Amino acid sequence: MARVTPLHRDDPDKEPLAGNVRVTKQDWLNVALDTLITDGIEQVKVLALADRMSVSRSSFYWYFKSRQDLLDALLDHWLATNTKAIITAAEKDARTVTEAVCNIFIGFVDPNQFSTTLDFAIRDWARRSGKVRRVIDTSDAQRLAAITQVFERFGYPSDESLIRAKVLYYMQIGYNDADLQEPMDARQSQVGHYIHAFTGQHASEAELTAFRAAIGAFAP
Amino acid sequence: MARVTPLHRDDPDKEPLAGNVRVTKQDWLNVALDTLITDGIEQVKVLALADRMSVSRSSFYWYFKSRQDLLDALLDHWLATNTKAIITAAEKDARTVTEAVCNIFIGFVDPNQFSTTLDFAIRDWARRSGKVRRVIDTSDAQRLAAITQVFERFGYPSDESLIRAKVLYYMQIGYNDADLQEPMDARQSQVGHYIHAFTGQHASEAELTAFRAAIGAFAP
DNA sequence: GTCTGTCTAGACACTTCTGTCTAGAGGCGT
DNA sequence: ACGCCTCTAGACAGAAGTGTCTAGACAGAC
Repeated sequence: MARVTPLHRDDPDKEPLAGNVRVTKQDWLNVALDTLITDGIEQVKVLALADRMSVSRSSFYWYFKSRQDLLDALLDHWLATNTKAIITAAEKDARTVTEAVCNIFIGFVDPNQFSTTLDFAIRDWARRSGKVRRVIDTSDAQRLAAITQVFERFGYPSDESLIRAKVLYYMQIGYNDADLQEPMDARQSQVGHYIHAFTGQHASEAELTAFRAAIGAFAP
Repeated sequence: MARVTPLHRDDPDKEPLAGNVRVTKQDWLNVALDTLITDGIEQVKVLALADRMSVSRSSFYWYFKSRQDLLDALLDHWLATNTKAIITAAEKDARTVTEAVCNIFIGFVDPNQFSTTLDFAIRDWARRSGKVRRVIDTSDAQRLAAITQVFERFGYPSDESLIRAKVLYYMQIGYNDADLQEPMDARQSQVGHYIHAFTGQHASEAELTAFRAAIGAFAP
């Protein structure tokens, strides 16, 4: 009954002694999160998580009241990370629209700020849970409002700003949904076209190279 | 054990006699499709479908070899309808880019051509099935190619056409994913801004009113 | 060293799926 | 009227999931 390394342990200080079969509440959460992302919410099953950590299933009920209790914790985690990341990216100071749009792009792409895979695992989950749907709708509205304000800040009229925010935001959602396989390079080299579609303006070559450099850091 | 009306029977000629508890293979498919759309693929369970038709669960196995057999049939149905609809809409004759883009819009919105809800129920399903994922990727590529050709047909350079196709297509996917609640009217009144973002050109007032009239037919 | 509180293993009870098998109801051709 | 063919009901078996209970291992406080 050897203990395997947990998948996403963030605090190495809490690592239990070797040979110890005990796990922390955070371990359960990390494995649950990983399973949610790769296999979907309905695969987050107590037995499956326990097996993955080589621990007894009944141990779970020491940390969580029920499976639902764990799922609530996962949703809370998402709320505290992803939505906050986009809003922060949108509010970041910028001297031109292009720069601001690039900031948002980077916010979506930088894995330190935003987890794309988690985002659409949650979005997925929302389709079978009205409660999650409501949480996500609020979150989408907040993100959209933040992006809309970017355009307004640069002088776009109010109604046009909303449309541009939607084109940008929904395009990101759709991209994540349908086109994750495509290598980042393709998008990079065409980034001028994207920016023109989003802002209605042509970006300067300096802005484009700055963006390519910034985004290049996250290429696979 | 009274027989209830099936939900999506399309051929009334095959309606069994009143009081007869028998159902057709098509009945199973229709109820399965409806359940897939409203509750997701993992809720397509033999017992649930049987209950909904007030029929015995074991009757299912007369028509289908297994549950998987039914799921395959659902995927085939989607392939034969939705993807075909978008390609047809893109290939439709148009005199201006705006008109062509509007045709695609209408293709996505007209429930007689395209089922939005089915489309993203399938997309949802793809996240937990590698096989479905592959089918959907092929399908997305075909839709994207058809939309790209629209822009090329109107003189956009090849690489720019692909980008514009993606902005348009992914924005639709993202919209379906995140914003289905919003009333259609809002999008209608702002349609000029959308078209400008997609084509880079300003649509004439005549084109806009024509579009509004066309899309108005499908408003709720 | 012992006690106590923390956590885990394993057995148990219950529910909900899938799939099989068999008897038989009922329409339809002859 | 008879039998065949089509389809359904219900019993059965088995897998997989959640949640509970109890004994006990182990670490740390004292």
